[in-house]
Amino acid sequence: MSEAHLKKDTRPVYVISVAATLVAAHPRTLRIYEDEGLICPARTPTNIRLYSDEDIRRITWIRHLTRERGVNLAGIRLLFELEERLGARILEALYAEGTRDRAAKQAAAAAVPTTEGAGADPDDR
Amino acid sequence: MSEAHLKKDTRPVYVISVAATLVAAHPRTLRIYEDEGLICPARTPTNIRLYSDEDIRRITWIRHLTRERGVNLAGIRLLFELEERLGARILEALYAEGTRDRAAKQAAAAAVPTTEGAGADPDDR
DNA sequence: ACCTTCTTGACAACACCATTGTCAGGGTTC
DNA sequence: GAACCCTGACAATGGTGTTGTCAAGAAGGT
Repeated sequence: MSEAHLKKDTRPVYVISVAATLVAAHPRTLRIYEDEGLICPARTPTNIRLYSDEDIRRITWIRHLTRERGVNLAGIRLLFELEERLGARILEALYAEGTRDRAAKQAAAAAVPTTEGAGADPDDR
Repeated sequence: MSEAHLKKDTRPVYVISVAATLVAAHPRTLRIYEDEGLICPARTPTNIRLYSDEDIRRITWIRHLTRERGVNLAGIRLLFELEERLGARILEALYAEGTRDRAAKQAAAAAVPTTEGAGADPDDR
């Protein structure tokens, strides 16, 4: 195993237009998430945003919670705060938990975020 | 010690107008919380809502999260869901947690719900 | 009996939020 | 030089939270 393997998910690679396409959102929306403190993408030395796979996963969670569950950004901020305080991925307890046979049905029916991209308008120009 | 001591907090005692006064909300609001599945007050044999002290505490949390933190009802539903799944009072981790000296300052400055009543319009007629 | 408070259901107003979209002026990358 | 990024602002649209009211009926206390 190579030593660059463990940090692969946190390596900043996507510019905002690519990231927006990956999560099926408007670039404007991603900037708003950042203004709200929900994400913190890396920057190039010349101030260009670069999103990592972990950023994408986080955004996918935000999208899922807002669109599928109707949670607003304040609620998501609190969720993330709780995850930090507790040092656990409490959100994953909602799906794929160990509640016997109900777990599989739950996870399948609830459209768990899987970082899949869709076709949308690419940019804000 | 009497045997009715342990369940005192869950004993239904307040009708909706009293409960609304206790949490400084409109009776209408409490019915909405119930429609949304956030609370489930007991009923008399003749269908009158009766709120326990634990119900009041729960509502006080809802009020705090919506007004002070801007969380919407969908977010609160998810929070309560998580508490059930994890079997822990994760919300209390936000305040009065054991993070050394910061705990006291946090708890004091954040207006922790304490079930205190204020003067408000009593009824919806 | 009377009057108050409770019930459900509906409708509405008001303010706020999430998301997308656009425009401007300027920097970066290829 | 064209296409993309930056910040900041403004706006439209649709949705939500809360309070408030109206109606018709049941329950409770004095």
